[in-house]
Amino acid sequence: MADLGQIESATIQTQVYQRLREGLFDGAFSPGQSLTIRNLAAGLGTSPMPVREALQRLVAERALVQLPNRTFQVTPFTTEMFRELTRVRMSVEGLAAGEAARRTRAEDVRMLQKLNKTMIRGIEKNDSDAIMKSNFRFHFALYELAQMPQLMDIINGLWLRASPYLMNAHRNLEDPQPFFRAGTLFHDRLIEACIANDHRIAARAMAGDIWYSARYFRRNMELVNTGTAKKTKTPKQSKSRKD
Amino acid sequence: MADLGQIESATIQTQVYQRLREGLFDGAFSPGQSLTIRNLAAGLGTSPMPVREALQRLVAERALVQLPNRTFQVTPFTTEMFRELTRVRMSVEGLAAGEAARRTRAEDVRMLQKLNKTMIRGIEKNDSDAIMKSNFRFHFALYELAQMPQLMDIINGLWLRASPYLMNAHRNLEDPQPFFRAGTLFHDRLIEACIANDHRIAARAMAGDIWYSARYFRRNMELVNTGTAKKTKTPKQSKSRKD
DNA sequence: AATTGTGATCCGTGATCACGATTTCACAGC
DNA sequence: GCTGTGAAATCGTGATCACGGATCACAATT
Repeated sequence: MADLGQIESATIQTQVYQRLREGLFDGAFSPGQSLTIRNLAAGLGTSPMPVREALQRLVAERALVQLPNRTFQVTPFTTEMFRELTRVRMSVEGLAAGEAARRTRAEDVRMLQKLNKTMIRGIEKNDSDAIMKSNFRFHFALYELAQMPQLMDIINGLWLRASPYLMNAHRNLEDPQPFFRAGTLFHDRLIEACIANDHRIAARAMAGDIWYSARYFRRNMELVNTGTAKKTKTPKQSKSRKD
Repeated sequence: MADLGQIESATIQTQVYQRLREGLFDGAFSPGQSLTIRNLAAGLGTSPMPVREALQRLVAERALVQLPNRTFQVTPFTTEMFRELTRVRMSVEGLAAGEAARRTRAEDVRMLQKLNKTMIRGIEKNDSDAIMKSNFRFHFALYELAQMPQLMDIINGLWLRASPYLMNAHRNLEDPQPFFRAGTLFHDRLIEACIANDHRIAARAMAGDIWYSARYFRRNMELVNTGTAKKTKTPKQSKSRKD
């Protein structure tokens, strides 16, 4: 029997989920922004049903939250949450980097070097979106080497939660170049650790990368939670506070 | 304004989710067991809709999987998966234990000691279910001390995935006493580390606890995947293989 | 006797509708 | 000018139904 490849029929629900996920990763939504089923369904040209399920899936992944009012919104960002997230990322992604370093082969090193070069080129062109995308690619290519799908899953969730904040914060940086350049230096150390197959150094370098970028943002936390609405009608952030 | 607590109106969907989650934690389902929306809905006395959403939420948490046939089943257990899970747990729960040790106060120590004593009492009575439940309580009471909700979330997911396997495996042990007793010894070391507020020792003891129990089960992996059906009609595992 | 085609049955998906709760806004009362 | 009331709009939830795909049993065929 000839191998014709697989037929894949993506459900609408999955497609909606993917789109929303991309939007979160790309910073198309801001932390705290509220989403409604009907508006999204209208915008995507489907019935509310698949949208409903996609939103609930994102809630399960903690990318969205559902208030007691049962409204959906992008998980708001708080300072404490960011500190904890950083802490967890240093540990979890450090583990992934260490395991990746153990398994790195020559061709993997070349790939990582190429990805880091792409990031440097983005810095020279001062294209923030391209930089962040290549940074993303570098990290996940590295984690992929660890061949730990469950760990990968956790990391995916961590990035998904952090992205709406980070993406919007980066856009508000006036001079992001030194910040990003420091990232590429950590990446160089990571690559060296992979060449030496030294998991301890790799884990330490990864933790350093995360720590450095976190320290930077902890000082500029107010950069965030600015733009609110984008796809649904403006929630028009009320100043009154529940009590 | 006095704090009167919250009014909570649980949706049916949430109730279904909770019930299924408890069932997974208690080992009421076996890895690989398949679940259907309509059967569960009939059993719970609701319409298929809330069940559908509860199942999809569990899929998002990787407690269930959805095959290309779009059938739901409890995430099957494989040896590689178990090894990776153990690895991740040692790191993540080690971090939680370390942070908990940093924050432990005198009253917390008393609580942990009491929980461990409850577990020892269960061992003396040879009540496996009670032992596992008190082991669960001890671990999560400790993690709670770390005050890291996101880390807690990850750990919850890890336990949720491991429970269907572990619960059913434990029930098939002929002489579980020495196994469980070793666990209480690690717990003693954890408590000592908490008294000393030594996060390094705590993390190491937690990793040891996980590693020891994992080593035990890696040798008896065949204990698992025995009972298949329980709530839905028997899937009647076909021997024919797709090609 | 082994295999293939066929029909019945079951399952997940998605659309539609009804219901209850919440929010919003305008207007009347203090 | 502020508060409270009430109507209208909007939202999430859950029930029901139709549809396509998958599975299984049985019968016809090779």
